[in-house]
Amino acid sequence: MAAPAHAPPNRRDRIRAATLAEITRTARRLLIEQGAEGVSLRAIAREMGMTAPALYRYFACHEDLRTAVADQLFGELVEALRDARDAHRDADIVQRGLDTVRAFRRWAVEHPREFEVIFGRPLPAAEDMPEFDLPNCFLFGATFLELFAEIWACRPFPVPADDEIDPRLAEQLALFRQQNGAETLPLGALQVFLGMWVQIYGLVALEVLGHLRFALRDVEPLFETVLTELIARLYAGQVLSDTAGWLTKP
Amino acid sequence: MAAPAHAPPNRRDRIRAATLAEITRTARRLLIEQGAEGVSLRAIAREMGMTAPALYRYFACHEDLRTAVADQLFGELVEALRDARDAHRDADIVQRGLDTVRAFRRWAVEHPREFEVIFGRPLPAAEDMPEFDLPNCFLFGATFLELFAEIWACRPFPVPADDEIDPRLAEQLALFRQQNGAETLPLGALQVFLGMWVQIYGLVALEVLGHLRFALRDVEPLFETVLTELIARLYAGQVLSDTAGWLTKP
DNA sequence: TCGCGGGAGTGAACGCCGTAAACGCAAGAA
DNA sequence: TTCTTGCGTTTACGGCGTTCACTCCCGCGA
Repeated sequence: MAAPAHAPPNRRDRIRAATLAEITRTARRLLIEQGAEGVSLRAIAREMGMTAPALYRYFACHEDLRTAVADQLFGELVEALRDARDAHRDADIVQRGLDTVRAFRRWAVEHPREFEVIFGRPLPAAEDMPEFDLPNCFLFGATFLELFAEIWACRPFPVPADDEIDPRLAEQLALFRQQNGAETLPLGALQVFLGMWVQIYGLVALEVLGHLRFALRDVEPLFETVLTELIARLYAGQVLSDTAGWLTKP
Repeated sequence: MAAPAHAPPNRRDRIRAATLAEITRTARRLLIEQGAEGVSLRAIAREMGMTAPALYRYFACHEDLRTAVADQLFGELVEALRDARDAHRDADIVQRGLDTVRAFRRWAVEHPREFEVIFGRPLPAAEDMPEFDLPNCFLFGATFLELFAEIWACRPFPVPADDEIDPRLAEQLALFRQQNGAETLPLGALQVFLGMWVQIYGLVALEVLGHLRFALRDVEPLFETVLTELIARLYAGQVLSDTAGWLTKP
């Protein structure tokens, strides 16, 4: 049995943790070098100088290992996002939001195989929530939601009133708001949030998965245009002195 | 050698074509029943009462077979889209466009595994265009572009002027327009087209791949809201008598 | 200090998989 | 009729996920 969580880790436990980290690290390397197909138990074990059945001491099956790798990738992505968000702590919060969104695209473009593993296939969650197997996946969503809430707090923008929202949508948004402790945000803001996320994800996924090559070779200008439109729509009518400055890239 | 294309097909050729169709049909059934992993050469052959190496008379490798299946799926999707578009030939073109977009979402929701094969993984095209291996993929894009051009022709909407578009984007849009024989459309309309496609694809992909479950269980009301916003943005300021009617679902 | 329980790792084995090569067979072409 | 050619089989190779029986040795309790 493993030691209780509050006890100091055994030597055994430390070795186990190190091996576990080496497994996911090796899997991640194989993912980059050979794509998702190359991440096989035997290949990982081979790279580590072990045999495949040994990995079953650490993961119940291949799928569990892949889930762990996916969560690790979510963790790296979250880290990249937070780095971008906190790179200019004293900048305007909208500017920091744009930096974060740009960091999302950059990470995706620079890590297409990782992006595919994370966003290109269905999330495992059947009935129960995926937060148990993919804690960093939730952190990812939380990062963007936090940022959005902060923007709303510092620079509120017009959003649809509750009774302008489709009741079937409003009901779900209310539940979502409650589950995420985002009571400061009106339902309309959550609707705007989802709409923005849809656009950003859609554009980045299309680019990385090659589904915009039929029209564009360099998606970056379209991405910047979309960002401009998003900001313009948020603050339609509100001509703020530094609105233009937000859109200058660092 | 196969008979020349203009000659009547041999008996041999007919049998070959039938077997080829049975292969992709069986592969498609396995895809539905067991997911992408279940589409193995051996499983297909087993289902057909053959042995796996026989399939190499029809496909050079497993990957080629999967590409053929993907193109078949694109074909089915295109058919569904055209059926929806032509269901009410005498209706307003905007209404027909909405019907088509709704059919896209419906097909995706009802065929999640097929959707994943088509849109959830990178397109094979490396350098040369994928139109050779995936003719129906191009038909898919063409269907939406045609529809968009028709909407533009019947009910033009304001679009950014050429000099308001990022030059790096405008250059690519001009090339795209030329390659697709869409000279009737201004560059700004193509930019709007891509922006709309990004939003529709993004929302549908997020829904089908389960990446909206963190917030919504039923995405349909958000989808309808997004459609409403798209139309409202297109025809901002133009209060047409039947605008409201467009958004009533059939 | 000793003994032992149990976790870590191995080797062999099973049944999948994609793929290659050699072969048999039947049908169309000469 | 004979010959060619295309279709399908058999056999085989290496790789895969997974199971099971087994060994080894670390670290804990007596």
